[in-house]
Amino acid sequence: MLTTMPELSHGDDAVNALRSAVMRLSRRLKHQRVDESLSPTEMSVLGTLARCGRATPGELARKEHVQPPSMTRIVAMLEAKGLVRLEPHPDDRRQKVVTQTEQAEAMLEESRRKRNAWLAELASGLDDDEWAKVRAAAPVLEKLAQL
Amino acid sequence: MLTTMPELSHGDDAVNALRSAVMRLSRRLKHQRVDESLSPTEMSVLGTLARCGRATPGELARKEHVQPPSMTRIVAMLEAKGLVRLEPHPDDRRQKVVTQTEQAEAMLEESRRKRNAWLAELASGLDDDEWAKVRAAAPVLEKLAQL
DNA sequence: TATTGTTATACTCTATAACTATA
DNA sequence: TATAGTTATAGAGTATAACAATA
Repeated sequence: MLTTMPELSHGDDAVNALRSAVMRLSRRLKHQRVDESLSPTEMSVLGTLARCGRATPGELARKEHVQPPSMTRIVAMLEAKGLVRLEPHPDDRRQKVVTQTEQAEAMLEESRRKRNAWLAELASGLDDDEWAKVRAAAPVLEKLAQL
Repeated sequence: MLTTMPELSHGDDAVNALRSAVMRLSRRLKHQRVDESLSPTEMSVLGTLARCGRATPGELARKEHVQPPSMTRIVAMLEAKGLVRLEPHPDDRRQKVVTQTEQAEAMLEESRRKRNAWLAELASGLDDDEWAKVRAAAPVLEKLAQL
């Protein structure tokens, strides 16, 4: 499972900086909601559905690292807002299949524009080299979040 | 000097990947508490004090992007746990000065070890090149969180 | 008997509004 | 009058426990 020592040498400072930055950035992102009526996790679920196409509530709960009852609430909210559809699972009548609606796709597109405007403002505080580093790391951070 | 659409050309995909990764990583970090009795923000406040040495409640509220009443609660919690001290401000009798105790320093050191062990396990899923990108970006993310 | 999803309930964290004390 | 901090209260989001339906 755990390797010997080399992994720990990846850098204490970088690790601490990463943790601190992620926690604080996430707090700011929470405040910078593109759609006031949608929580960060609800947005994240829509993003996951946009990538995966479809998923069961249980799969979504595991992907988003929330407990099943929380995902029940979130999916119910999204359905009430017309952003997802719930259909019976073809093979297993216990499960359901969640898919996003066209309305959700349109909202995600609008969200993307607003987010970019906000980040463009932050970008003015970074130089090109710094932004290049962020761009290079972004896919890795995504992978890290999924591991 | 600048390209035509400087800010927005920083990359939609990278921006979306970053937001998604930050939100999901922060959720995982919340679960990976090194000290079960301390919330993420309480930990973050201790980290800030470790860097800054001392700060007033108002300064901490601004740095952590929470409202003053929330910081009042957080500081009171930390004081009750013996992790910070509150002293009167030398120049302004309205303000207070918050400093961390030796106990907090010891706890941060212990936390660092546990965090590294956890991240070492995650690290096994990344190659050296990927980790190099994370390390390069970490300080930039910290700056981003502070802007 | 194990698993998927739900309902009911409680807890944690944070915010807003109103208040006190000092500048 | 403005500012730093506090108190009281409410809201959002999540978790745990108990339950129903299906495998």
